[in-house]
Amino acid sequence: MSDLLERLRARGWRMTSQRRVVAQVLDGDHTHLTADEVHARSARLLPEISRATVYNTLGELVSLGEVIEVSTDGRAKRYDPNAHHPHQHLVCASCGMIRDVHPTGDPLADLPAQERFGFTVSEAEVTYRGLCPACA
Amino acid sequence: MSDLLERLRARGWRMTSQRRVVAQVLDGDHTHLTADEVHARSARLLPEISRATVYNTLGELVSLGEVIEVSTDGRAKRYDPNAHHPHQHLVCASCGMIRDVHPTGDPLADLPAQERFGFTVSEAEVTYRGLCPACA
DNA sequence: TCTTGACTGAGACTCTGTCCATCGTAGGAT
DNA sequence: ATCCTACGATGGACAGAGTCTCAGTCAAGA
Repeated sequence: MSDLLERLRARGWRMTSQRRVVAQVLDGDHTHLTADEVHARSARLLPEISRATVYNTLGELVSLGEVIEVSTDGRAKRYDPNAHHPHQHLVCASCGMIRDVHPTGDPLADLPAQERFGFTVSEAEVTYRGLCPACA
Repeated sequence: MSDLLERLRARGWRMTSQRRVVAQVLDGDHTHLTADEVHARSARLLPEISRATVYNTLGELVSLGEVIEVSTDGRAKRYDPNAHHPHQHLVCASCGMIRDVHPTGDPLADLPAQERFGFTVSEAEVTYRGLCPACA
């Protein structure tokens, strides 16, 4: 993640203080922040940063593949900086907490051709739901 | 689905024209409508039906277990009336279309105990993503 | 240093969903 | 068949998340 700024620069993107701050916030915390939380934390470092800029930057990071967008509950999307290690998510149905998990097996292999209906299937996302120790 | 009205009545629920219309809309179409689409289609049959009523009724159907709420993209929730047959979803990354699919294997079995972090895991939801024939 | 166009800020706007006070009516009671 | 009343419907206000617009700014190449 620390060389993210280099990768952005290599793509011809301008290196602004706002982008640096957003990258720093994501880099320092792996708790799947919402866009609004990213904005709040960024604003501590750079008070005048705007919501639009945070949304733009997050969108850029997602399309660059540096960050994964997770929407587990139909509410706010969350941003997962752990994009370089494939993993799935375990979500607490009560408090919404998310943990990264690494199941065995490949769900893509479980979808036979006749169940693909002509789709070009590229990805399988597994969300485990349950209660975390604190909520159980 | 056609005896949904009977099941609702058995629970002591009032049978209103609005509820009948919402059930009819869901019954007639298995394309995973959004709440707003359900409202639009209901309004064709019963022009004065309100958004709040559609949301309320959908919520009731979900808690009754007649309909499954699916949020695949962090935007609008979609409502899947095929609640009585366990299945997963295949989503087109371009147009958002959803198909029900029936993969082999059990993703819950793929999550070893040491990857559960004390959670009581009750459910695994798999979302396959790709491009549908029309968008490929 | 100058120039330029990509980036930012501010806020209005859209979309999705919820809440609330008030009105209407389904269905049991008579 | 008619009446009652609690449950459900209405519609408008509200809230949260995200997008868009456009004027102004500034990073980085010339």
